[in-house]
Amino acid sequence: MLQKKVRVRFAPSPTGGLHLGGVRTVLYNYLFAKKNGGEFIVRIEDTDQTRFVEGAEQYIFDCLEWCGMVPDESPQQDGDYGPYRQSERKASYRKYAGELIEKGFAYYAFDTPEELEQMRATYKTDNNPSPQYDRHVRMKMKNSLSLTREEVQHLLDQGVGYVVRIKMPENDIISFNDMIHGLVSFEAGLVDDKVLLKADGMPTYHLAVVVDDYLMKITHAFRGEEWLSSAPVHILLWKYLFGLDEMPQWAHLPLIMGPSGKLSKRDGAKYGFPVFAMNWTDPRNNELTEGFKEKGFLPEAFINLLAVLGWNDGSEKEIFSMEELIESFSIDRVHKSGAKFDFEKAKWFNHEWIKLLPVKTYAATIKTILTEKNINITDKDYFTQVLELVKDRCVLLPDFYEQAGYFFKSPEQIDTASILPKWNESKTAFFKEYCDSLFSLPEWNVVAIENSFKELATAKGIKPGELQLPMRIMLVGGKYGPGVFDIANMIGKDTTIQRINKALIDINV
RNA sequence: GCCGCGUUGGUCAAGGGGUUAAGACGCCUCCCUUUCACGGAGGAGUCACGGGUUCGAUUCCCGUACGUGGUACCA
Repeated sequence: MLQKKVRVRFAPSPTGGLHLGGVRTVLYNYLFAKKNGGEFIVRIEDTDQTRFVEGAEQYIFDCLEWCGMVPDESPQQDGDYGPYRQSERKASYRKYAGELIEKGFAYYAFDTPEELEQMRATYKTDNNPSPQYDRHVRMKMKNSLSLTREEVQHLLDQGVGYVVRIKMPENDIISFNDMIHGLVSFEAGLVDDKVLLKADGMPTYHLAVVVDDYLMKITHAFRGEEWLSSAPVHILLWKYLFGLDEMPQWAHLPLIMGPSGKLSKRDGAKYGFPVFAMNWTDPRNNELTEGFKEKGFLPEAFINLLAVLGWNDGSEKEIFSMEELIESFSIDRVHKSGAKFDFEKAKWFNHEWIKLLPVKTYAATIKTILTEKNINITDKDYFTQVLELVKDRCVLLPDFYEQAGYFFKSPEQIDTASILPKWNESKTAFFKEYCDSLFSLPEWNVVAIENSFKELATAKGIKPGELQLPMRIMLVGGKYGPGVFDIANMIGKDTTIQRINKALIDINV
C-alpha cells in the first residue's frame, strides 16, 4: 500500500507583517506535518495587484526562523514542486480557466466595474443590501451565457477585457468534511459566481489555491475560518478540474479575536500589546507595528501561548516545548470557536519560560538589551550568576534592565524619599560603623555579611528590619531586586562600601 | 438582509445524560519575605435563553438571542 504523504501549505499575506492568527496557522501546519511525518511547505501568494511590499517575504522567513519553524520547501528552500511564488506560476492558471469554460463550468464576463456597480445599485433593497453576481442576475449581465456565441467571439476578437467567473450550479448541496468542524454544507445556488481569472490574467485566490494544491500534491490544507464561506467554490473547482478524490483535507482554524472582533493590527496600537511576531515597518508609510520578539518575548513562550490558544491536550498541562507540542498535538482537539487573545496570560507564559529555561539560552539577548542601556558585560560568569539571581522577577526580557542593571553600574539616583522620613542620626552612625565592619570582614559571603549586619544592629538597639530597606535602596537605588545580602555579596566588598558611603552623603545633605 | 460557523466564570479552558462542573490567567485575603517577585494556603466568580426527548439535562434535538466570518476583478 502506498503511504500518502502529508503535505501542508501556508500562504502568508502579501500586505506585510505576520500576525498572531497567521503564526498560529503556520504553527498548526507545522505541528501536524511533523507529527505525521509530512512536509511543511511555505508558498507565497503574491500577485501583480497585491504585490509584496519591499522586504515582506524575507520578514516572514525571519519570523519563522525565530519561532523555530523551518520549512521543508519554500521559495528560499526549494523542493520538487516549485516555483513557490504565485507570481512565478502564472501560465497554468489560464489553461485551467480555459478548461472550465470549455466544460461549461465557467464563463467569460465582460462587465465593466461601472456596470457591476450599477447592477448592485439596481438590485439593492433593504432586504438585500449587497446583491451578488449569481443565478438571479447573470443572464441580465454581459457574459458568454447571456450573449450569443458570435457576440462573445466578436468581443474577444476586439480584445475587450473580460474576467472568468465560475457558474454556480442550482439545486445542489455542496458538503465536505472539515477536519475541525466536521460536515459542513452549503446550498450552491446561494453562493455567487466568483471571479476565477481577473482581467489582468491573474488568478484570484480561488483558482490559485486549487490549481497550486493540485500541482504541489498538497494533502492537507490549513487556513483561517474566514475562508470557510468560500470553501464551496474550491470544492466545486476540485470536482470540475481534478476530481474530489484528489482534494486535500481541509482544516478551517478558529480565528484569534481581539477585544472587539477579529484581532487586527489596530488592536495592538489601541490596547498596547503586540500583534505581529516581530517588528514590522511598512515601507509604504513607515508605520511600525510592534512584534512579540522586540517586546521581550522568548520564542518558546510565544509558540507555547499560541499553541494553547484554541487547542489543548486534554490534561492540565499548559507549558509545552515545541517537541512536546509535536508529540501531543492532534487536530481533533483544536477548538471550533475563536478565542480572545489575553495579553496578561501571554505575559504569564513568558514569565514561566524565563524561569524554566537555562539563562544561557537568552543571555545574549539580555546582553544586547543592557548594552543599549550603556551597560557593558565583561565577566560572563558574573553575568550568568546575576541572571540566575534575578530571573524570577522578570516577566518580559527588558525587565532585566531594572532587575539586573545595578549589578553592573551604581544607581544614578537613589530613592531617598522612601527612607528620609524615618531617618535619624543613629542610623547614619550605624551605616558608618557597618562599613567599617564590612571592611574588616575576613570572608565575603552572604552569611557573614548578614550576621555582621544583625549583630551590629542589635548592639545599637535598632531593629534590623528598619535598616534593611535603607540598605537596599543604598545598593540598588529603589525598592526592588533580590535579597539585600545576596546583592551585597554579588557586587563585592568595595562596591558595597562605596555605595553605602555615597548614599550616606545624599541622605545627609 | 442572506449564507456559514460558533456559544462552560472577566479571559483561556476540562468535562459531556446523574460530578461538590477540573485547571490556568487575572482579581481579593492570608502565610513566607520588613523591597519586589518566587513559593504556599484560601476566596469571589460560570454551563446564553425558551421549548422538547428523558426518571434525570450544562451535556442530545429544535427554536430564539447573542457573537463572529463571508457576502470584491482582497487575500
